[in-house]
Amino acid sequence: MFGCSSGKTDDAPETAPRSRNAAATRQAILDAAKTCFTQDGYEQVGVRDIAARAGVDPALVNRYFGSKEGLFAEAIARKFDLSPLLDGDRATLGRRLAEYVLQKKPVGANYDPLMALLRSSSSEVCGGMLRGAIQNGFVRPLAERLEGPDALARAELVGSTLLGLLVHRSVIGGAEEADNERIVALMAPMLQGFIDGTG
Amino acid sequence: MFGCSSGKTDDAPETAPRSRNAAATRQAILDAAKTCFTQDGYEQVGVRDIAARAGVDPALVNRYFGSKEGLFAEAIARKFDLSPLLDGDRATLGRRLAEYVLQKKPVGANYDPLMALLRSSSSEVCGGMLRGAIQNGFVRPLAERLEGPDALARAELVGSTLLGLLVHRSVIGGAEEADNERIVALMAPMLQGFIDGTG
Amino acid sequence: MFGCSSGKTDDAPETAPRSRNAAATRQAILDAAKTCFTQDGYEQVGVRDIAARAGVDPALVNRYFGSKEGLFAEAIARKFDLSPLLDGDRATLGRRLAEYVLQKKPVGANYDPLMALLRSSSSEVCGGMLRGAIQNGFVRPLAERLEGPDALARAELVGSTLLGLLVHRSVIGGAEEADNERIVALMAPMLQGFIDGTG
Amino acid sequence: MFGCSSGKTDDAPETAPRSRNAAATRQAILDAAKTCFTQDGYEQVGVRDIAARAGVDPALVNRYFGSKEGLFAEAIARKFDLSPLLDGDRATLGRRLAEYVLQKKPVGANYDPLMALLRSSSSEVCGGMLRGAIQNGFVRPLAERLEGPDALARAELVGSTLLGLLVHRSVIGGAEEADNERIVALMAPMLQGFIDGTG
DNA sequence: TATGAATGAGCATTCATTCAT
DNA sequence: TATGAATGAATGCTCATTCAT
Repeated sequence: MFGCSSGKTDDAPETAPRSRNAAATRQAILDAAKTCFTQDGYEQVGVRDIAARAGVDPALVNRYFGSKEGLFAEAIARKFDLSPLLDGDRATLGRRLAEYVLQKKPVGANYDPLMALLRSSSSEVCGGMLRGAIQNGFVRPLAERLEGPDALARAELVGSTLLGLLVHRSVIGGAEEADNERIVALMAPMLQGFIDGTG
Repeated sequence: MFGCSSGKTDDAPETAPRSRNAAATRQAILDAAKTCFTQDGYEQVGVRDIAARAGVDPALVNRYFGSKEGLFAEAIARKFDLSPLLDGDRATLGRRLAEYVLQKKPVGANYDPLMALLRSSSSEVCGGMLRGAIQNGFVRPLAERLEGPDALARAELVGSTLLGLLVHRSVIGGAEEADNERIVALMAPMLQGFIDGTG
Repeated sequence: MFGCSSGKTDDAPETAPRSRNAAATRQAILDAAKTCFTQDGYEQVGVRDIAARAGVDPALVNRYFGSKEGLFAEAIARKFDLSPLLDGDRATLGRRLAEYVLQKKPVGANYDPLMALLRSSSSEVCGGMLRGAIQNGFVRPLAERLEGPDALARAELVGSTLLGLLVHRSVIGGAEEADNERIVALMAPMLQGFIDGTG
Repeated sequence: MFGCSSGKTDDAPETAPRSRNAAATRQAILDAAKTCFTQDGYEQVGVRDIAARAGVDPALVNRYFGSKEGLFAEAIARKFDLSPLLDGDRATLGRRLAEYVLQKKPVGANYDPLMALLRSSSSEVCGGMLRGAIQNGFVRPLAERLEGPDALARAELVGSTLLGLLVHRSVIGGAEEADNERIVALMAPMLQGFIDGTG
């Protein structure tokens, strides 16, 4: 393995000397982990990669987080919470959500918890964390805000549709901005339909 | 690693003694690869697993396909084609597609190319293949059948929505059959809307 | 590693807040080391275990004793002295010795130097210490008390026989108390024979 | 870690080119394991040491024996059988046993299963194997040959006494040949006493 | 053509120890 | 004096792949 992702070896911050500072080291590992997991997913990232990106010794990862699994939980899964996104005008929520997953941040953006979770979905070890994170961090909070019948099922459909858009963005392709606009325009009413229960 | 997936070790076809028959060996590897990649995804499957399921020596995988990557390309990505699914009554295509990704049993007994692709999507090495496969095997054939403006974008939305449903099924949770019915009912009109261009 | 031995984590003395008291800290480490080495042997015990049991930082072990090896030497090997056991009625010494190694409870609550030495005997680093400790702390004092020819050889035989019993107790098996009585009865005359020179 | 034991790095056989021969490779690993485990015990020996001594790649150790533990079981524990030693004239068995453990073979002799077991006794992972090996490979066969009461207890005493002599030889010291003779002379009657039931 | 033995780089994790504070 | 952060080598083990037969 080399660096954290393809060729991205030297864009690591590594700015400050930050030595002998536990909190800073911990945070550096956490930041590196967020980036790496977002870009490559749980299985593809090695503890060594994360440590290298954080500029620390690989052993410190285990010292601070117990294991790679624990680090993933702390960096991504445990604090996964998209509910802030849900607050605000209910009538435009569909569009806001579509924009969120299609936002123009480059695919390899530093930290996108949804993307990290998705890219780690093939990992056996993250299975439970994943399910819990998405349910607790998105589906449930959304369902609580929905009115009408089948609130949970509709919330799950919103979630899965967004995951699909995410796959679209990350895998199917880097559409240009113009396309994004169009896609948002097409997608927003569908999502809004689920949200309003009129879908 | 243990066999290919949970307990499915001995239900491998292994039809004939098929020794010293290059074509049959090749096909056996291909079949085993389809099953394994579908069930566990690219990274989770070992060359040994595939070879064991095919009843051949692991070295033959490399002999015939150059590498694990080459095998994936040949077994899944290169011949990925969902266009048969698109033929038939256009008016009910949305529902048929929703049913396809939500059905409990995959289309072939052990082989679901869409699932295989999705489960392998976190692999760096399969990234390129994925894009091409889904574009050429689903999005483009669908777009050709669509009328009205934005045909390609609408086809992409159908594709990404289906991928989202697939993630829903495989990761977020094993909904019960009853739920599936409801989800199909909710999802079908949305997909049909994209298809008809009335979204 | 988990504490020092099976479940015994919290029965550590940890008598006083004892902070900033070099002598007390030193002694706490020493006590913890005796217990840990007795229970698990040199290799199985980590510096961290000892430090945790003593309630101090692992680095202090090195600070005070130079190394894990130095700590073992000071805690166990250098002050190994079983001569008190040898005082008393010579005629019943054989039985007393057999009882000593076969008793269920070690002589000190958590500290049995003979057991500590034995459990550490597989360690390359303790080899030399062991030889010296047993010779100087048991064999020689015993030989000085023996009369007749071959005093040293007879003392060595007593020593090695006791070590054998110890292995019996710790490795071969947990005999029940009843068995212990029988074994003491069988073993005592043999040892007494070596002691009296009538073997 | 360096080689297998102190300085013994280059006395590895490594004579034949023995490449691409599974049986020979397996045996080479087995032989190396016997030597290493005998000299240093289970915990002290690394898979890499054994592989280096056998002149093979470390991965082959796992290929052939599954794990280090499996290798120990196959090399030492599973075929531990001292019963051949027990056949022959019962009247001189005590002396033969004493001679066996005190035999003039150098301490680091290539393979001594009893010594290997003893040196591995501190390992948590070998605990069960050890107990079983000594019970099944020595104590039980001996007990079956004994007459009179307490046959099993007496056999166990013989076993533990021999283990004590082994510790004597390996730890307490390399006595000279003359000493050995004397020790055998002193020990033999004791052992014979247990054997005959007159102890 | 097919086999399976061998390879070597890779993995997460643990350790005693050292060094800056 | 004491702390605890950092270190780096070592651990058992797995992997896709290659090579000799």
